[in-house]
Amino acid sequence: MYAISKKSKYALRALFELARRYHQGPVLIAELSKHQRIPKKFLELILLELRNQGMLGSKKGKGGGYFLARAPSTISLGEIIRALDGSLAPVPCVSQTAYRTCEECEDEATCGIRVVMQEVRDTTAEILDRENLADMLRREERLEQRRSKVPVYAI
Amino acid sequence: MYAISKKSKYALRALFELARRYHQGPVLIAELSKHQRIPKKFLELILLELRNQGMLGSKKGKGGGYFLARAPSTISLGEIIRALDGSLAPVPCVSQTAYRTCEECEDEATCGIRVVMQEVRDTTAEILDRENLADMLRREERLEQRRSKVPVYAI
DNA sequence: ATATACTCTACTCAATTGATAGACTGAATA
DNA sequence: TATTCAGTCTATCAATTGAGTAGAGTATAT
Repeated sequence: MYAISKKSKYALRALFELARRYHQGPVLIAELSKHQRIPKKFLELILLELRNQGMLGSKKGKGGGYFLARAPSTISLGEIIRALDGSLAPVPCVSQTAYRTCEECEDEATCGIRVVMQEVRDTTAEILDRENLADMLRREERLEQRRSKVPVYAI
Repeated sequence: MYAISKKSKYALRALFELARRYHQGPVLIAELSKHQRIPKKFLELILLELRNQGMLGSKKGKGGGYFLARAPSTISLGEIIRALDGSLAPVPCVSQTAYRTCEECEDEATCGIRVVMQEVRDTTAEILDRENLADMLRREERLEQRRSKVPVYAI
């Protein structure tokens, strides 16, 4: 159907790292770029955008870098994706944050597509707004533990 | 986040009409184009694609046109969208029909994004695969009836 | 034979996405 | 206060995708 943009995916990875290092003070773009394998210049734009929206803080000069402006548990995946891609909705006419009428649509009130897509949007938003950065860290830790317990027979 | 393409949206509308007229024999592209306000040449491509995938049948020459190859109740919205847009998944690594590894991803097994996006994909697919053309006709009828009962005070 | 109506390939055009370049600004510190 | 560090910002670019158009070709009914 569609996909979240690389921008959002990059942002999620970068913010995971910022969440993991929440108590370490500012983190360099260069480090995030290297660890998460994100083109540095592109990452700059992404972080800047999130900073200008208030989700991140930054500090210039030596000892500077980026950091989460709020606690990891208060930043949801939905908020991050919306911040960069604008909306979670599969069609603009069911978006909460970026509503636009579908120009080909004669009458929204009787549009069956709309009703179904509304349901898709709602369940999607429910999932993505429920999951926050702190959850994700825990989740990834669990996955890594489980993984390391699985015996690997291949050489 | 993303949106279904106009192609899919046009297809849904056109197929709704084909479902509504399921027992009337072939329907002209020109009629579908006019009724659903879809650019004719663009609609040709869409219907052709769906025909080549076996969802539609067609007949050339006088008395020709397009028709559903199967009963409306056996064609789901998910199938239509997948046929044209390729996938319902928000990231390629959780797509059932168009799986592709995310090149920036180091390890799928421990990727938290993947787990959450899998859930998004599953609930989306559950909704769209459950809804079929016959359901949609009933749904739109209900909506129209409800609408016509609402008193309209505007002139 | 002719008109009808789908079939198919090839374009075109605009918008979006992903990415890069380089000058600029503010902070730290030697 | 000069230097270095590191984020800020604007501009630009290339590639891809999405939407739409053109026109010749083919099958069918009458």
